Amino acid sequence: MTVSKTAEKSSEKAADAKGRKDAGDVHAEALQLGELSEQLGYVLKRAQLKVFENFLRCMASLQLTPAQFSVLLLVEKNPGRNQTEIASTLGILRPNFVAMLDNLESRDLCARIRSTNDRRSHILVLTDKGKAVLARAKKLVATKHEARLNDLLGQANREALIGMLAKIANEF
Amino acid sequence: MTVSKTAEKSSEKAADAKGRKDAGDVHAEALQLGELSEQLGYVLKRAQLKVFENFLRCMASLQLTPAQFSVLLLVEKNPGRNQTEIASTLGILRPNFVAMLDNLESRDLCARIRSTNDRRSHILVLTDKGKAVLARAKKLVATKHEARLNDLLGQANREALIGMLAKIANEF
DNA sequence: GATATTTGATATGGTCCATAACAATTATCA
DNA sequence: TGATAATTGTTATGGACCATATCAAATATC
Repeated sequence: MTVSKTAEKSSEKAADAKGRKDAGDVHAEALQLGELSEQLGYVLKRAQLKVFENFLRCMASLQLTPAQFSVLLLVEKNPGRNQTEIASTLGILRPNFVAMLDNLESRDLCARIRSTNDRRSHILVLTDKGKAVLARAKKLVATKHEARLNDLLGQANREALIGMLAKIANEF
Repeated sequence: MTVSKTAEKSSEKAADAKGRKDAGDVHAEALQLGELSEQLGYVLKRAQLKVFENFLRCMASLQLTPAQFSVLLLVEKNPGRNQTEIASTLGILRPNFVAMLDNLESRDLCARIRSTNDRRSHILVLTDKGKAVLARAKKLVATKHEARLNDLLGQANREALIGMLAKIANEF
């Protein structure tokens, strides 16, 4: 796996029509991936990196990471939940969720409200700005990001892919 | 996205048949994922984490990470290449590849050999032990890891999935 | 009311990823 | 040929993300 974002030097040793060394240096053309291209984990990781990379490009104007976008989506869909609930359903550990919320709150995208029922917990809600930004984000994702999948795979395959990935995420 | 490995507290507030507080605390049942479950990046990341997690379990006896496995596979398929070539085709940056090779070499799974053509570069090869370990790893992956995909999706879907992921990785 | 649990938070360490810089070696080319 | 540039492996370093332990405040439990 281990695919970084830079990468792809394409290693063109360019068989320059001139000097040869001694024989024994016959390759230097392109590496064979072999069984690697059939490895689930390898291809999954590479695809995930490419998708995140594209997501960040699409969201450059709104400065939202995939993680931040998922938080906004979940808070919008479940207003009034506390940090623990939102974080845990996203698989984020509470300690790591604090700085994330600090960021979103400092940008006035969401707000922590002390619960009156349980004064330990912070109820999370989107601010008006947060709702507006999320709305714009959704449009960007739909038109620039998810649409790209349709262009690449077609509608039916796109849905099949999402379904299979969800199945893996839930049942593997 | 942002799915950690622990996660899944499943937040069972367990509507315990006894005490109720004041009204106004009606929820606490289960959060709605909403559009999140249709987000490519989200489901991709969750699937990837589950797959890596399972990979590590399957490889526990051999102590191979997905990244290490991919290195061994690529070196076996392309013996005689140097560090830069192997690393770059895996998307690993050269500086980060050093410690990785130090590890594999210290376990006698692969070896660095000074090239006689270019005394700057280190040619990579698998040791006998490395070949043996890789052979065992392949079997484990095939029988315990990849086989699980067939059980879950079926042969045809599994191949379709790999194909689509590869397409995303290459053309997205 | 004493004890245990939960919530948000801090501190901290690990892993992975990315950049800059360096010595040794090789390529370039005036 | 010899000066300069480029490449290879390496080290050092910083950032992002992930995980654990711990804490004070508030609440639940008994």
